[in-house]
Amino acid sequence: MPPLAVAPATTGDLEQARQLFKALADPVRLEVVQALGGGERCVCELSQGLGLAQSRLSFHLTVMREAGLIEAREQGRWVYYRLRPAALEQLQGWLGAMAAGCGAPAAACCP
Amino acid sequence: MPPLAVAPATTGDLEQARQLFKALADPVRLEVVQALGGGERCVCELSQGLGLAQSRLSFHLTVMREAGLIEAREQGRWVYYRLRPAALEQLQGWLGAMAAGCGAPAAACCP
DNA sequence: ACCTTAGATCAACGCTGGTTGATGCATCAA
DNA sequence: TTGATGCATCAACCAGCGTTGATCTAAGGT
Repeated sequence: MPPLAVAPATTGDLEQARQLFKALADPVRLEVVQALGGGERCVCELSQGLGLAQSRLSFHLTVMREAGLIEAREQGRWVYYRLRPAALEQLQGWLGAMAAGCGAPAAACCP
Repeated sequence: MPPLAVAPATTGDLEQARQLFKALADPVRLEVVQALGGGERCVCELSQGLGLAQSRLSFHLTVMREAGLIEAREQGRWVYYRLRPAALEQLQGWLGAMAAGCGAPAAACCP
């Protein structure tokens, strides 16, 4: 096995993590997440509160939902979005695992 | 003040977080991070271990370095890269803050 | 001094991702 | 039923990102 290969069991998780990171790699989406960090919000609240065009906001909400970062709850005419804590914890866990071992010194690669 | 406005003190941090998330939102870079999660590595190790063309790897290392996710140490002819734990902790902290308050129920937005 | 090797950088190309305005589809009110 | 509202979706456009191959610089070895 090549020395730096990714453990097979985690390759799927890695792709999942990538989708979540990508969902967080946009200023509009970060502000939405920050707003949802205060609790569930309906789309019209987010649109007004953040000053975003309806179409633009809807696009970003879809991206985040498909990544598994948020989930929707429909109630009559309105749709409420909230963060999925499991997604946040998954990323925290992965980051923690990276931080745990990253202090190891380098083996002299080609002396 | 608009109801969902971002606290002013955190807007700079938000941009920093966005750069870090973007640096993590690529499959090649995620694998590099995973490799660096095991400790410091030199470029030639990463290139061979992950099977990446030199130019391609160098591009991604530059992206990650400019985002503050990794840092370099030059030694003679070789360059060693390592993760910056502070960056990982910053993201963990932000994610934790989001997770902490996201369970609040929605105020009926427009009843 | 010469050659080799590690790594960064550049220019050109292709492709993915975000924005905008319009349209579609429900739900609620009158 | 008709009209209005909340939200999703679509098509078209533009910009930014990643890949590739070539070139450049510096450090070692001989």
